Amino acid sequence: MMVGYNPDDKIFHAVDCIIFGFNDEDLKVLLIQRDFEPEKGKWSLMGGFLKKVETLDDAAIRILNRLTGMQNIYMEQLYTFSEVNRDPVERTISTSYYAIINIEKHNEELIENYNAKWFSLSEVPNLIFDHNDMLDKAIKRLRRRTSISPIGFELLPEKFTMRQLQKLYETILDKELDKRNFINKINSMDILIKLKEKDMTSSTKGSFLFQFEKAKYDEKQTNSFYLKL
Amino acid sequence: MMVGYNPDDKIFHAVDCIIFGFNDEDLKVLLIQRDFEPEKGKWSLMGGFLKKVETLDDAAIRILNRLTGMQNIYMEQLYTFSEVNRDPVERTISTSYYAIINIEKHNEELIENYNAKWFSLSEVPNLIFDHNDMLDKAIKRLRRRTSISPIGFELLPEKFTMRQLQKLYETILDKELDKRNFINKINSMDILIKLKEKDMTSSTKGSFLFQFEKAKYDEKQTNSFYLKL
DNA sequence: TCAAAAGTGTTTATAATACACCCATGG
DNA sequence: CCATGGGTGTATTATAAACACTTTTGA
Repeated sequence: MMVGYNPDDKIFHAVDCIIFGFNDEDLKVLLIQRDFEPEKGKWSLMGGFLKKVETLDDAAIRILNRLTGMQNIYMEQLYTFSEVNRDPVERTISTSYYAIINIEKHNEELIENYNAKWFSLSEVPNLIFDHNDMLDKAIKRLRRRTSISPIGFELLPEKFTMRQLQKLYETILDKELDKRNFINKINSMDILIKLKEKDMTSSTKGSFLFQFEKAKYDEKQTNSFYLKL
Repeated sequence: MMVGYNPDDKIFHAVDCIIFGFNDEDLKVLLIQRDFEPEKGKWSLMGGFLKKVETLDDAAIRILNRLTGMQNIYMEQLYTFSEVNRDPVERTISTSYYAIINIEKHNEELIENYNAKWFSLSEVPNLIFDHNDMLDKAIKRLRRRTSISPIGFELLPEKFTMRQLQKLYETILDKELDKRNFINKINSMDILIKLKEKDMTSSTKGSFLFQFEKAKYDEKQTNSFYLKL
């Protein structure tokens, strides 16, 4: 036996996913009602144990997929929670990931199987363990990310109007934005293609649809946006 | 046995510390040369196993203290690394933490016991496992933090000159800064007290010493500095 | 014809950057 | 008396914020 590798120190490792969704109205988070112990009947984040031969990223993807049926979703590791008694059954550390998905695109059936439900951020109930802390951290991170890089298009349909995009930003940042300033800012980023089609559902006049130019977007993603002084 | 808690999935969990130091000259990182297996003789970050009854934060503090003798150090959790074969001996996940300390203040003796050495960032050798990745991530995070909040005073003596502070920022950001703009910016933050003493070692004229007003600093720390749009 | 949402530019304020000279002192 | 690092302020530019009216068309 190698020095330091003491089998008594082996512990469980879980992954919990904060799944954000958006539906033209509200920023929501997907929670499941547990039909298993511990804390059966209570609400929690969707999670699972890390397998012996699996990375955390893979586990997060697996867990998200199991609940939503979705693939190729933007996910990001958030933080690892390690309070000794956070899980009352066995010592378990949990790494949280957050994802942002389009609420329309998930698999309804799977969600029902898991007793899952979308909650507006203002209506989130008490969650098990430290899941409320995880959610708080995820919201903060999402806001920061949104302010500094053009994340969030995952939350919109492929073609969208400027007002939808603005609404999304306003919802994430929890703050009203000026219509003209917003458009100027987005245009200056030069990541959208203006289509000739209009969406006629929201007004009599109709509003132009935009699409998202992936190549340019990816450029922006890799650059650093802050780093001033 | 509770569903999901499969003892086969239990694994080791380690903590690795990226310890930054500064000595008027250079930003450095403290590495140890391993006199134990695996990878004996190679350089690595200082690390250790998480104990069964201990949080990650506590483990990070314990590990830092063991190597430097220091306490009450600013540390921050960075990221959790989980490649399946990152540790060739046993499946081990590692959470990295970074600390910034004053190079003068550590315990020389302890450092010698661990075959530890300070390396300039440009001279860091190949490290074991994924420790170079950890270091890269830490450097990025440190730069970002430095740009947006007045971190880094931990790296200076209690009383310091403006030029020392500027040098520190220049070193961390790897970028030259304008003397006057720097002073204006720092003054606008209103977190320093100008002392009547001068430091006479660096020039014939001498330069005023400053001290750091903790209360105001803490205020700034908790505010969010970015979040634009 | 009017209600409801879309679209569009300019002005002002704030923040970041660029820039050059005099000062004090020990050797 | 001069070499060395210390100290200081203003003008310019870039970015962010504030702000109001006209257009379209289905009901």
